[in-house]
Amino acid sequence: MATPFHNPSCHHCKDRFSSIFCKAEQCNLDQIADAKVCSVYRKGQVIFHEGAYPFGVYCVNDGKIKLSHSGDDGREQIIRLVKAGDIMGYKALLSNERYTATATALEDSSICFIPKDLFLNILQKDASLSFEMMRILSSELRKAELKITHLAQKPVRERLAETLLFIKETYGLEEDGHTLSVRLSREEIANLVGTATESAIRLLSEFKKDGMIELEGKKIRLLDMPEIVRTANLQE
Amino acid sequence: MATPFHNPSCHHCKDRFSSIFCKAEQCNLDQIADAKVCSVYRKGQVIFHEGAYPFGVYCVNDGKIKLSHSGDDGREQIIRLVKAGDIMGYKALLSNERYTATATALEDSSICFIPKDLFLNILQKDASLSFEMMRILSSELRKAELKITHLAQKPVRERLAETLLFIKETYGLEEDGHTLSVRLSREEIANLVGTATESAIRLLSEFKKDGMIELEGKKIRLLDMPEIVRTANLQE
DNA sequence: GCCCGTTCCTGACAAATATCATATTCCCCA
DNA sequence: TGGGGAATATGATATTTGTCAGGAACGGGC
Repeated sequence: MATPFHNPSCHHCKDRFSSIFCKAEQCNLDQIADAKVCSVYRKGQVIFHEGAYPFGVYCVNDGKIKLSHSGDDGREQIIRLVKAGDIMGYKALLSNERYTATATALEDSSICFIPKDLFLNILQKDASLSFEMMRILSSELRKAELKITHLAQKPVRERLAETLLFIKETYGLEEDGHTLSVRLSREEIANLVGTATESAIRLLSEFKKDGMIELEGKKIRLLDMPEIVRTANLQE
Repeated sequence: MATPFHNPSCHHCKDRFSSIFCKAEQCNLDQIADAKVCSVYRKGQVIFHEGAYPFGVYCVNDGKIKLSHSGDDGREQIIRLVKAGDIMGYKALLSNERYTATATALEDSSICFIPKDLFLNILQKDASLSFEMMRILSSELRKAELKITHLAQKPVRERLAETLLFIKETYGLEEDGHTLSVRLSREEIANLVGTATESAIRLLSEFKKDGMIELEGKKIRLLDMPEIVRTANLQE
């Protein structure tokens, strides 16, 4: 499946200042650098499966990953978009349960794996790391609760606009300053918004007709940011 | 507003074995017991407001509290139901932001307040407490993500049944073994489900007609649990 | 380059849900 | 113990959103 390769050093990782591990003490970082295994996953490959038992946490060295629930009727709900420097799989590890989401690479990605015991061990010893962990969890929880409110109260149109902004915040734009730098299928966008694929397609067409965005295959260019923000109707 | 009264001792708190603080080291528990202030809030009183800055965490000694977002159009979305032994307000404290939810007493409640500095301080020193904190956060996050999926994918009918089960899990039943031991308005139930009040009322009537529940004012009796579970259509 | 399966798109329709209107009941308290 | 405001209930209707169907465009592999 995944292809292991020569481990990139944590000390030179381009995300060492933004990832959670920037808070870890040096000696602990050394231990992690020694023990971790880095692998390359191709676009579409699954990193871990909903229902499986976790054996460690994953830290994204490079790439983009989606975390998704598979709903009762098989429809997927995308829960989180993961980028370089982010960790994933920590929730299952901390609550000592099975994965509740499946992680799938949105593009070719290199991902480091840190064994469970080591991670938990360091978490016990390193107060500032564990504090950072709590900060991340709190912030994810805050975002999730906001999403619940919006899902319950906002129409699809607003949620789609909000989702476009969210994708931009997460993965940023290409050099042209307009194009979202990730390629998602219409279905994936719908599963992020929480609506039917056809609805997402229809509304994207409307956004395009209104001049807010430009579509070219899976490329989405945000042309009229103020209007997108207005459409998202965010007050908070 | 709230009425302070003679502090109940943490060491005799009826929830000392189930609350997060059961994991705290004894010396830290002593410190908390010394510093905390316990107050009584009447039904309907607000413990803290969305948008305010947190000065500590609250630990519920006795009572029932709802945590809710106020959506853009003013409609409330209930995010969590809090019971004795639970803590609240930790998210804002840990991520160092303002409260994103308002806490309102659902019935007369006695609630202890633990000052920010002390709590954060102890969290730094007490690895098992902070691990427990992470466990709680992870579990809340898991629940929130499941709720997102259900909001996006399940019809109101199923979500209402699920909500009834959730209320039962949280607050339990009265001695008769059937009546939910919390009184919520129809509007509050709707705001928990994430639907219009009228829809919630209508569906509750249907559930009653189908013999699943019995309604008597704000009392809700769960008569046919298997059928409620079936209606909730939970697979996970 | 061409084929075939997949994704994308659009229209028509159906279903779910919200909204509005209006009784009716409850319950607080003067 | 009534009276009044709020909560509950229910019907009618509008709106939103999902579902189904069919065609167009795309893209990867040979």
